[in-house]
Amino acid sequence: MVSSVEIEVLRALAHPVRLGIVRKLAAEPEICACDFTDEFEVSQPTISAHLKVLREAGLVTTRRRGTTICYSLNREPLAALAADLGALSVGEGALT
Amino acid sequence: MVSSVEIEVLRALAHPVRLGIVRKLAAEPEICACDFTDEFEVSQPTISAHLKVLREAGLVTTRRRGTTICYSLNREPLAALAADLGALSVGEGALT
DNA sequence: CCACTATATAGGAAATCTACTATATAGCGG
DNA sequence: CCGCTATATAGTAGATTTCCTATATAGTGG
Repeated sequence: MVSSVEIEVLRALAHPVRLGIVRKLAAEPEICACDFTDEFEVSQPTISAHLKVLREAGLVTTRRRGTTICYSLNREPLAALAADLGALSVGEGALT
Repeated sequence: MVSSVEIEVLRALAHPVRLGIVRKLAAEPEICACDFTDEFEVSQPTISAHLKVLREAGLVTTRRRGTTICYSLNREPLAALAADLGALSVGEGALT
C-alpha cells in the first residue's frame, strides 16, 4: 500500500530549499528560523512557508525560545522513508 | 550540496501513481506499460506521462518487445537516495 | 504602552503539475 | 498495404506550487 503520509514526506523533501533546510537541520540539533532566511536566496515569508510544509509533513518540530523559534529535525519519518526506499531498491516491493 | 538529480528523483516519487508504479516494478523484473493502465484508475495517456517522468528521472528503463514496451526499475538511484536519507536520519547532514 | 525584532499569514501573479480527449506513431498479422 | 493493438504526443483546462509584497501576531526591553 502506498501510504499518503509517505507521499507527503516525499513532496516535502522534493524542493531544493526544503531539502536544504533538512540537510542543515540534520547536522545540528536546533536552528533558528532566521538562520534559514540568511542561508537561502528567498524572502523571509517564503522560508516561513517552506518551514510550514516541513512541519505539516512531520519532518520538523518547533520550540519557542524568547523571540526566536528554533526548528529541529524529526529523524523518524526520514529513517522510515529511507528504509522503505532501501527495501524497494533491493527488490522487496509491492507489499500491498 | 543538494543535488538537482536527487530533487528530480524525489519529485518523481512524490506522486501516488508514480510511487505505485515503482513499487510494482520493485517486485518484478519487468512489466508491460499496459499492465499499469489496468492497475491505476487513470487514462492510458496519463500513465504514459507518468512513465515519462520516471524515465526522465532515471528511475526506469524500457525495452521494446514486439508491440508492447516493458518497463524495469533502475535500482541504483533508489538505493542512492535511500542511503542519503538514511544518513540524514542519523545525523550526517550538510556535506556542503 | 511603544518601538523593535522575529515569525507567520493574506492575497495574488506566474509557473508548474495533472488529468483529460483527440491524434500520431510503431509494430504485428492477414 | 490495412486494420488492429500498444504506446506516445499534442493541446488544453483546472488545480496546485512557488514566490513576492504587505500586513498581522508574538515576545522583549525601555
